[in-house]
Amino acid sequence: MRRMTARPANAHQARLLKLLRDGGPNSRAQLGDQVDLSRSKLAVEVDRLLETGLVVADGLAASRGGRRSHNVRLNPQLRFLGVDIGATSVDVAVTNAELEILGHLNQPLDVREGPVAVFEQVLSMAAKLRATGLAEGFDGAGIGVPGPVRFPEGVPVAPPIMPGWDGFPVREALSQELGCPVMVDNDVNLMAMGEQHAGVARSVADFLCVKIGTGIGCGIVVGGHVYRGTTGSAGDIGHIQAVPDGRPCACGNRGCLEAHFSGAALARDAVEAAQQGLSPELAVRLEAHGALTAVDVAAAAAAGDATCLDLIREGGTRTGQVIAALVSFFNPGLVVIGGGVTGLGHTLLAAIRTQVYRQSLPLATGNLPIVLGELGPTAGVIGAARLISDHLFSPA
Amino acid sequence: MRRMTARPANAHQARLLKLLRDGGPNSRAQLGDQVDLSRSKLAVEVDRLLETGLVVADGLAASRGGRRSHNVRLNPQLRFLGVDIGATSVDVAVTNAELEILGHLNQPLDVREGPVAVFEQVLSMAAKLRATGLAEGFDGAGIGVPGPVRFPEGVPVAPPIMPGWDGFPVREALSQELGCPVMVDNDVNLMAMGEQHAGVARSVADFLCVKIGTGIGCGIVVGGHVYRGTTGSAGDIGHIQAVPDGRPCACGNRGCLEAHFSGAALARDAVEAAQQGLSPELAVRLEAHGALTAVDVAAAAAAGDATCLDLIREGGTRTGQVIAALVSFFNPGLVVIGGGVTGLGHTLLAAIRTQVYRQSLPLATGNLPIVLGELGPTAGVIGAARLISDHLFSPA
DNA sequence: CGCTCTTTGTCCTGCGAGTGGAAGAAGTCT
DNA sequence: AGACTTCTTCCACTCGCAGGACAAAGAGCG
Repeated sequence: MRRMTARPANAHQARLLKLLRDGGPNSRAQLGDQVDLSRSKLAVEVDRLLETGLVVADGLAASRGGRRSHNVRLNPQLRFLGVDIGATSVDVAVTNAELEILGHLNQPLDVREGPVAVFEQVLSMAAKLRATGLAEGFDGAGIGVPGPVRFPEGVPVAPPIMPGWDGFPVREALSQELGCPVMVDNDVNLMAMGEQHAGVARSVADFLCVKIGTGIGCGIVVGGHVYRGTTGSAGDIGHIQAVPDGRPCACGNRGCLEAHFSGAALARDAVEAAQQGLSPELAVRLEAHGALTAVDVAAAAAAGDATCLDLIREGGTRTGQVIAALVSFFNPGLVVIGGGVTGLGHTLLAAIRTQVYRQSLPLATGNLPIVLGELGPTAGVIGAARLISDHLFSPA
Repeated sequence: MRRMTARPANAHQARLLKLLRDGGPNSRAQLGDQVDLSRSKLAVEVDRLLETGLVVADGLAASRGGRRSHNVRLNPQLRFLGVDIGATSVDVAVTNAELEILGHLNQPLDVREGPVAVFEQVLSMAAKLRATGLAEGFDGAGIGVPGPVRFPEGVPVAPPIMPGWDGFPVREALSQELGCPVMVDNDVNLMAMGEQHAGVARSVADFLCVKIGTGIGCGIVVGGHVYRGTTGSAGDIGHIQAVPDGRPCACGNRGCLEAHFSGAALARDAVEAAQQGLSPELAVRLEAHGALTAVDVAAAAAAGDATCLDLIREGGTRTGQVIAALVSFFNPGLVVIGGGVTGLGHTLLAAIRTQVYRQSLPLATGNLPIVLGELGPTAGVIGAARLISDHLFSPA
C-alpha cells in the first residue's frame, strides 16, 4: 500500500479528523452535531477528506428512526509508530489512526549505549512488528526520550542521563530511516498525552503527570496542551531540592528529589537494606538475582516487609513534599502518578496524598484527585502516537 | 460625554483595537502591514470602528515619500480605572485607552476592614480623580485583590488574609457603583500583566512574576496569557514549605515561605533585632516610629547595617530556594521580582539569583534573566487597566 | 402492503464577505 | 513642471457557504 501523505487543508478538516480519531467511526449527521457547520459545508469537507484517502466510507450506521446514515472513519490502513525510550528499556508499538495499539514490544536497553545502538534496536523492533503483518509501513512516528528536547527541531538538549544524545538529530534521522514524518518529545510529556487521550486525564484541561522511573519528571498540561517551557526543560523536577543538605546527586547538588527517591535510588536503598540484614525478604531476592529493582521492593512490601514499606513511605513523603509545592504553584485539576515505580501502588500513593493534602492549601487540594496512571507501560507509546497524529491532523 | 459602550464586532476589529492600544496612533497603512488583511477589508473595519466611536481620526501622519496617510487612534476620551487593593494600601489610577496613567492615588488601608469600607475608600478616590477633570466617567475598571479569585465571576474565594471578602461579589458590586464593566483578578496576576504590557516582560511569552509584599505570590504567564489554575489559586507560593519544621505560619503549617520572608515577617524580625540590641540603626527607627517596616530595613541596610543585610540575604536565600524549584518545574524565560519589598533592591536580588543559579539545572537557568520589576507601584494598576481593556477589546 | 412520519443526503440558489485591479488624491524629489 | 511614490477609494468579480427544497431510505402503524 502506498503510504498516506495527505494533510488536512483547513481547520475544519483538521477538526473532523480529530473527532474521528477520538470518537471512532461516525456518521455525517453525528459529525454535524459536533462541529457547527452547515450540512452542505460539512458534506464538502467530508468529501474532500474521502478524496485524500485519509477517511473512508464505513457502511451504514444503525437507524435512529429514519433513514440510516453512512458512516465514515479514518482509513483503517493508516499506521502510526509509537516509540518510548526509557532509561533502561524501549517500548515500540504500532497503532491505527484511532490510536489503538495493534502490537507492542518491549526490550531492556540502556539508553547510555547511545543513539546509534538504540536506533538500531528501535528499527529492528519496528521491522519485527511490520513483519507480523500489522503494518506495511508507517504514516508517522512519535518518539519519546528521557530528557529535555528542543521540540521544534526534535533534538535532545543537554540530557543528563543520556550524554551521547546531546544535539543528535533524532527527528531527522528517524524520519530518514522510516520514510515518514516524525515528532520527538520528552517521555514524560508523552505519558501525559497518553493519559489525556486514553487514560485518567480525559476531559481535564490542566493537570500534572508525575513519572517516577529511573529518574523523576513531570508532564505539564495547560489548557489541554503540553507545556514545554522556554528551552524544553519544563517539568524537570527530579533535581528540585527535597532534603536540605541531603544526599549528593549526580547533578552536583545535594538533596535532589531524584537522589532520595527514584528507581535508581530505591534499588540502591534496597541493596543496602539487604546487606545490612534489615530485610530478609530482600536479602533472599538479592541472593537470587544478584541485583534488586523496584519490582523486588514492591514484592517484598506486598509480603509485608516492614523495611520496604518504610522505604516506600519515606520516598512517597519526599515526593509528596515536592508535589505539594507544585500543587500550590500550579493549582492543577488532577495529579497523575505513573512510571515504573507505580508497581509500589497504593502504599506509595497514600504517602504522597497524605503529604500533599497536609502541605498544600485547602483551596488547591479541595477537589484534587491524586491517582495512579491508568495505562501503565502503554501510556508512553499511546502518547507518542497521539503526538504525531496531532501533528499530521493539523493544517500544513 | 456619553460613555462608550461599543465592543468590537469581530476578531479583526479586536486585533486592530489591541494594536492601537499597544502601539498608539497608527496610520491605516501601518495597520495594514501588521494584520494581513486586504486594503479594502481593512478600510471597512476601520470605518466601522470609527462609527462606533471607539476610534477617532487623528490628523495626518508624516509622509513616507508619497501621499501622507490619515492617522487613527483610540478615542482619547476613553477612560479606564485601575484599582490595586493590597494588604495594607490601595492604589487607584485613571488611564486612557492606551493604558497611560493620567492620575494615580495611593492610600494606606487595611484590607481586613472588609469590602464595604474598602469600596467606600476606592470610590471616593475614584471620585477625587474624576473631580480633577481627568475623567467624566469610566468605560471600564479592573481591580486586583490580594487573594485567589474565581475569575469568571469575579468573586474572591477563601482568601486567607482577607477573611471578610470570601464570596463577596466584587465584580457585580463595583460594576453597579461605577456603571461600567469590571473585571477582577488576583493582584499578583495584575502585576504580571502590567510588567508584560509596559515593563520588563514585554515580548516574553512564558514568565513568572514574584511579588513580595505583605505576603508572597507569583503570577504565571503561559504563552502570553495569565494562567490562573483550576480554582484560581495558581501562583499561591507563600505557603510552600521553605524550611522543614520552620516557623509556625498563620495557615497552620510550619516553615512556609511567607512565615520566613515577607513584608510581615521582615517587620517582625526587624523589631526583634532592634529589641535585642543587634541593630542600633533599627533601634533608633523603632524608637522614632513605634513600628518598623521593610522600608526601615532597606534604609538601615543601605546605611550598612550588618544585621539588616543578613536579614535580607537570608530572606533572599529562602525565596531563591523556592524560586529555584519553580524554575526547574516551569522553565520560564524570565523571572520578575516585584512588590513592596523590592525596596531592598540588589542585595535581595543577588541573594535570590545566587540561590536559583546554584540550585536549578543549567538548561533552565542558562539564559534566564532574574530582574526587578520596572514599574514599581504602578504595575498593578496598569495591569488592572490592561485586564479590562483585554476584556472590552474582545468580540462580545 | 400501503401510508405517514422521521432522519439523512444532495442539489441549488441567493447572499454577502472579501480580493485585487484601477483610478484618483496627495506628496516628494529632480 | 513632470516623474515617481504612497495612500485611499471605488468597483466588479469571485468564492464560500448558509439554508431551503427535494429526494432517498427507513421505522412504525393500521
